[in-house]
Parts: sequence; structure tokens; C-alpha cells
Amino acid sequence: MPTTHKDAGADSPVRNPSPGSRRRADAERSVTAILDAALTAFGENPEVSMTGIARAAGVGRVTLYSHFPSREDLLDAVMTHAVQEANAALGAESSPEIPVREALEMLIGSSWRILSRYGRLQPTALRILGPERVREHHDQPLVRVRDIIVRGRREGVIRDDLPESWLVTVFYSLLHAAALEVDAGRLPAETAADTLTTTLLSTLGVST
Amino acid sequence: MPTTHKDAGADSPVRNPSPGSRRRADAERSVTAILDAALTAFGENPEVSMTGIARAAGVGRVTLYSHFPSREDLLDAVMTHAVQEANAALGAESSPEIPVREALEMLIGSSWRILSRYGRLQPTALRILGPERVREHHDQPLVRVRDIIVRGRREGVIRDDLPESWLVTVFYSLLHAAALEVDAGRLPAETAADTLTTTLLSTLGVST
DNA sequence: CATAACCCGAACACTAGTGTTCGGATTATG
DNA sequence: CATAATCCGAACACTAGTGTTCGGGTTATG
Repeated sequence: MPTTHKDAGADSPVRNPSPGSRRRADAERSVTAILDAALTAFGENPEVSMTGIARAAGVGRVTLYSHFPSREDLLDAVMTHAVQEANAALGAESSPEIPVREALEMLIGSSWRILSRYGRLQPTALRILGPERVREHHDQPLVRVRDIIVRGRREGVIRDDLPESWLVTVFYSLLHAAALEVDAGRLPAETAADTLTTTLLSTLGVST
Repeated sequence: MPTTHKDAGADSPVRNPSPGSRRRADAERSVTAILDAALTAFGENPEVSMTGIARAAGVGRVTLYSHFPSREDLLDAVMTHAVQEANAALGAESSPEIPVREALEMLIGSSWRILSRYGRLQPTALRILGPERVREHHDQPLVRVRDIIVRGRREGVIRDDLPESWLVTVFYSLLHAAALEVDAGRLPAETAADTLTTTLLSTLGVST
């Protein structure tokens, strides 16, 4: 088993009280504060120390460690949390009644909005968790993309001459590329979404 | 001046002999061995220690440091070296007589071949030098892409509805995305080049 | 209001890497 | 073959981060 799996439970805290009772409210608050601070901290600087994150979260270093035993565990939890929120935000938009083209446009829009919150996490995640693990995390949301593409193909609205997995990857990487471009100031934030939509639609071969 | 510039001379060694004489041949050999070992080492594992690289290069740690004072200096030199080779390999293909479409196809082909050698360096470089510096390095080769795109637009063969810089970025990121896909085993190496070509041509709006 | 759960700072041991210095052994080069 | 350039291993000082332990304080919860 080459893939690193860890526990993969929900936002993984580590303390276990007496097996009967559940987590106390302040602990919950700490975890949230940490996850939140870690999100922005990792986004700003991939090198932040645990100490730094603890401080940013307004929490003792020991507390941090008591919830997330290692730096890697923490980042992984942040990813899980982010993807969960993202997945929720994407909603159940993929009702098979909406035309593929519009479904795609909506999906791009949502994804783009979400990415503006979580996108900066990507570089850090890549570096600490590695590309495979990051893709694993993205797998769930990417299924939606995949589904629409498959449907689009059946209906003959999306090109059929390229591997389906590749089209998904194109979606994924152009999305992130656009985020980086905006971040670098090479692409105006206002028009970015449109640019992205136009690009993706034509790349997927959606008939104009 | 926010951009980190360093010295940026040629493959920067650091020793200076008596100002008159030039570098000795064995020193040259060492530098080459180091650059070479560092290329693959950084490619395999972004975390390699200087010690590890020295060992891989069959060279003493001290020697390594005497040529490249810091880890960052080394990576930067590796990048410079790689880009130089790449740039040379790209040759002077952009004679304005070749039709845009074919010029593009050739450029994609060359870039792809080069990337299979140097592509694995990207993640490491991103992480240590940061996105900006990496783009700086790529600037030179990307000019060729830019040129063809500009020409293609003048001739009406390439789409005009998206920012030119964005098209360049699309080229850049899809190229690297494909490399990662192959690396991850999601895209068969044999067909990758074709897939990439098809994708890029249609994204740039080159008329079929 | 009792108590288990939790928070916290301080201190400690540990690790791994970085960058430097020293002195002696090699080796290219003229 | 003389000598300056280079290589090399060993040892050292330094840094920064990690993860743990301890003991006393605080607070949610039933």
C-alpha cells in the first residue's frame, strides 16, 4: 500500500475523553480556530512553524499539538476541511436536466469563487503532502466535473477525441493556473472568471 | 526592489583564483557533476540535503559549498543551466516563414521532449524559489511562445478574444500538467504529445 | 458545585540541516 | 617539477524546528 492514508476520519482531533462523553465546546472552538488560522497561515507562507500557527490561532503550542500531533496531520486536516466546505458549496448543481453548457458554466463559477478562498493553499499542500495526496483530496469534487463531461459526451456536446481523465485534469489545472495568474497580477481579477469560462468551454469542445 | 536577483552570472561558481588565471579543469568537472546530480536529486526529492547531493555527485560536501554557498544558490544555478540547455534545444525554429500552425506543433514537440528531462524539477523549484522566480526563469523560452501567438493573431489564425499573456500561461500550465499526468500514470507516455498538441491547438483557437 | 476536560507557559531532549574552519592530500597546469 | 588550485574528511558551532513532559490554572457541563 504505497498511498499514505492516515486515519482520514472527520476533522481529526486526537484527545479522547472518557469513552462515553463527547468533545467539549471549547475544544471544538480551539480546533476551529486552529484550522482557520492554519488555512491562511499556510496560504501566506508554506514555511510557517507550528509555533507560528499556534500564535496566529490564539492558542497555546501544546494545545495545537494535542489536537494535531504533527505538521502533516494538521495540513491534511486543513485540506479535508477545505474540501468539505468546497464540496458543500458546490451543492447539488448537477441535476441532469440542466443543459451541459450551463451546468459547466455554473460549475466553473462556483469553483472559481471557492478557489479564491482556498487556492493559496495549493502550493503548500503540494509541497508537504505531495501531488498524489493532493489529488486524492480533490478527487471528490472532481467527480462532478467528470460526471458532466461524461454526460456531455453522451449528448455529443463535448469532444470525444481526448481521454476523459485528461479533460478533467485540464479543468483542474487551468483553474489553478488562473488563480495564480490573478495572484501574480498578470490577470485582472474582474475578468478572470469570464476568461476562464471561455477558455474551458472551447477546450472541452463545447459547441459555440 | 522586491524581486530576488542574486548575481545571475553564468553557472555561478564562487572560488576566484588569482585574478589573472582561469578555472581549473577539475573544478569545471566538479561543477558539472554537481549540477547534474542536483538536477536528478532535486527532481526525485525536493527535500534532499546538501549532503545528499554532494554524495550523489561523488564530491565532498565542502567542495559543494565552495562552489554554491547555499541551497538556494544551487537550485537557482540548476535552473539557469536547465533553461539554457532548453533554450538551445528549442533552436531558432521560429522563422516567420513557417505557417503558424506547424511552428506551434514543432514548438510543442520540442518543449515536450525537453520537459521530460527537466520537468520533475518544477515542483522543487516552485517550493524553494517561489513561483515568481520560476516564472522569471521561464520567461526567456516563453518569449518564443509569445512571439508565435502574436504572429498568429496578426494573421488571424489564433483567437483574439483572450489576453495574450493568458494564452501563454495556458501553454505553460498544460505542458506541465501533462508531464505530471504522465508521471502519475494517468496519461500514457506514448500518446501524451499528441494529446497535448490537440488540446493546445484547439485552445488557442487554431482553425482546424 | 464538583469534576473531568481542557488550556497554557516553561522547560527539556532531540533531530537534522546549515555553513565554516582546519590541515593535509591530490592534481592540473605552465 | 614546482606550485597554485582544488579536493576532501573531520570536527565544530549554530539554528530552527519538532515533539514531550510537568504542574498549575480555567471552564464547560451535568
